[in-house]
Amino acid sequence: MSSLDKSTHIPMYIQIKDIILDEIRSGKLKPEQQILSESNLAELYGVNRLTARSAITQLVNEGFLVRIHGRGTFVKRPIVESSSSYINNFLQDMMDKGYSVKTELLSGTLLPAPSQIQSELSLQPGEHIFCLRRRRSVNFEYLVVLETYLPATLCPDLLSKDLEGRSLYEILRTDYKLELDTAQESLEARIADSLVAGELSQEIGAPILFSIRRTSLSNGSPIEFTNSWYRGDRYSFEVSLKIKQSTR
Amino acid sequence: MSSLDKSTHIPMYIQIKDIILDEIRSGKLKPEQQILSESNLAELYGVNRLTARSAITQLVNEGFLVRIHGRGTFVKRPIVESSSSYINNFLQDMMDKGYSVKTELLSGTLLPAPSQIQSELSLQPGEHIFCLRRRRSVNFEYLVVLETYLPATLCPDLLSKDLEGRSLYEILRTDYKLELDTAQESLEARIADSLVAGELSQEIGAPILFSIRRTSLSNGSPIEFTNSWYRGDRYSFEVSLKIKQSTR
DNA sequence: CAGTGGTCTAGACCACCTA
DNA sequence: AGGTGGTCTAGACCACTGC
Repeated sequence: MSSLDKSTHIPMYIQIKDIILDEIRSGKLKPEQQILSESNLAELYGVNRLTARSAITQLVNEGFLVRIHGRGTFVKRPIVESSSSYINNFLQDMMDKGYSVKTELLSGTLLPAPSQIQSELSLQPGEHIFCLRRRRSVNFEYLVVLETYLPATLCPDLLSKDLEGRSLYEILRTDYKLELDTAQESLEARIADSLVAGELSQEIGAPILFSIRRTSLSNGSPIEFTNSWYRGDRYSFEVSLKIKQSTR
Repeated sequence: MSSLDKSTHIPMYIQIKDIILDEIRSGKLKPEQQILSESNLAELYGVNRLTARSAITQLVNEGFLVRIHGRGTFVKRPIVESSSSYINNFLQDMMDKGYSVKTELLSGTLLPAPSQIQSELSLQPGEHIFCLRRRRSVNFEYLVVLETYLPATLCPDLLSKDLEGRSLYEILRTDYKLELDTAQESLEARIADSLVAGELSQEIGAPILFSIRRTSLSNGSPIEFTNSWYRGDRYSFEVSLKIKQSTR
């Protein structure tokens, strides 16, 4: 029984990976259960062992399977949402959960980069940047104020885009072909000052989760830099971490 | 010139990976620079192209290289510390930076698991847990209070270990052969209440970064659960994230 | 001992990019 | 057209685990 489609251009190891993933998600393969061996899998789908092996390797890297040398390959017990430190699309996530989400553009300006931003984004002296201040509400409550800096050369006419209706990342990807890849985020606890308290309709002294996010393209060049102030009582940040092993 | 050691049992692709990594770290290979092609690398070290390719694959997964189909493989511009969402060993990191670090055991108790902890750690009814309350100081200032829960069956006699002198993760790995693998951490901003304020020598109302961390073994079974209260003005949490692509 | 995953070879064809 | 990475095959030997 080879349910692989050799006519399409989807690689066979991806097709096998997707089949196994479906079996995990549907519950046909249960946590802790051993899956077919690499050789059996190869035989079943009529491919080379290495091809079956790459399918498994993908699923191991994504945290769905565990290999144990000499024993076999097993379905990993799921953790939370089995996501593995991916940035979640905020709007999508919230809307998926059935919340109403609104983004307001408080201000959008084009200005010469101040020196701190200039070095953060590896800009030439005199280069211009966009500074966007946005506010997001979920279920008609203010949740977060975002202050974003972007190099103007990479996204000309940004201010003419629908910044309230579309996700910024989606605009960058679709309209400017900018493939965002990785981000560094730093988080700390702060107390609301009068500016932030006003913007989030909070008391001065309320807990605020303050975040700085630096995003890069796949070649590593910085593309965006965002400061965020989240209401501490309405937002928590979730992250998956891999424990660092003493490398050999 | 094949500087590979075929006598050792270290796989060749790991040796090649380490050579390339050294060249990146030493600056012999600079950011944005193209590295040798897979075929050239294979020829240089006298191995098959697939072997050279696995070395590269590792470095791509760890974020040091970028492959571009049809163009070549390039050194990625480094981000912060080029770590890729690994848990850093807190004590080691701080001591590496030259800070004095002290851990105090405020209390260590063995008790039947309350129902919330029981479900967090997937325990049988009636199973016992250790509860450790620890306080860490850096440069003679209180930084964080940690409240950790562990299944007693997995680490008997834990309370007799040197919990103030050794890292908990190191004890679990060395003395109990527990290989921690992944963690889920959630972070939020809070305000110090009187208990936490007292333990951290802060004012009531001071900003606190509150964290819940759930750690699992490589097969996914939960092993540890820790609540932490960090001084907001002295601690920020850094994380690397991968942007989620619209999968095909 | 048989079965598993871990590594490696020598080929092959393809898709993509630059020229 | 020539070089690059992306996929795949049919073998092979090894190291580890369990019985």
